[in-house]
Amino acid sequence: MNVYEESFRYDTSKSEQEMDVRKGPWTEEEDSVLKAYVNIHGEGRWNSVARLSGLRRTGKSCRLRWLNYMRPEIKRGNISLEEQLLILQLHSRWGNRWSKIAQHLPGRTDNEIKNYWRTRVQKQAKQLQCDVNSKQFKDAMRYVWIPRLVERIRASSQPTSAQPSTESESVHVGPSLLPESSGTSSDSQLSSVTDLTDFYDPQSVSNYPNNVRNGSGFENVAAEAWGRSDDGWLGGGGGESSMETVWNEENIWFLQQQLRDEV
DNA sequence: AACATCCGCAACCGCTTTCAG
DNA sequence: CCTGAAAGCGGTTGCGGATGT
Repeated sequence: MNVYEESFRYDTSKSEQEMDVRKGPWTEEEDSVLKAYVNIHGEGRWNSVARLSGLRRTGKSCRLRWLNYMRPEIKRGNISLEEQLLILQLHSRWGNRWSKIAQHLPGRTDNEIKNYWRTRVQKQAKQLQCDVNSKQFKDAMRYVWIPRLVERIRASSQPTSAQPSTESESVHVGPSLLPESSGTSSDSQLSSVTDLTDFYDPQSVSNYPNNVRNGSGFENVAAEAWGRSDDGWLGGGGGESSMETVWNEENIWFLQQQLRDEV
């Protein structure tokens, strides 16, 4: 029996409640025990994992730790432009269905996306002084932020031919073509956030629907809030992206089809 | 330097859904 | 079908580091 198996002694005599369950941050030792156990026995049956591994944790806690932190494919750190775009668009489609959204962002967990949304997106809504679920905010996303993000992605993938799109508001990026390259290295993939002001181009407002363009001037409000922001949410980093995938028209067309097919 | 405040994120909680017996 | 256990999910909390005063 090796050192790991030694720690997996079966103990059926105590229930979770009786076992003085540990809470709070996981230690390195607990992580290694969990990792070793899952490597041997595989994922699933988390209550058994908790019981048999010797960890004084609940099954829920073990599952969460593994899924959100210890899985080998987990990506951590900055959310790339493409991922930001996907989050925005998928959220507009599905709402707070974090796990569903996460399925389309390989290596990202629902928890991470949820945290991202709460810390970044809701912050923007707050600066716009509107609710994150309000039509106002959704319009800002749809007609200002998403198109600009799409343009940014295009620009960074096609630096020599990047032109402001006149169709950007109609672009819907599907989940299935998420660039694998964005996850090849947790260090190299980057959100490359910059000042949000460079994300807003007043000229492109003319491309938005009249009700947005002429309504309450909301795009200006949105842009203003964007400009006020000091954390660079959704900023593009001026072409410093390490994105390797070509975000071309063909891909975007394909993504549109993917999304339509999913409805 | 010390304290206060803000922010991001890991982890927990409680509810819902799924599944096996 | 019914029921209980397990798994999954979304909301919330609280800690620790960063930043501001």
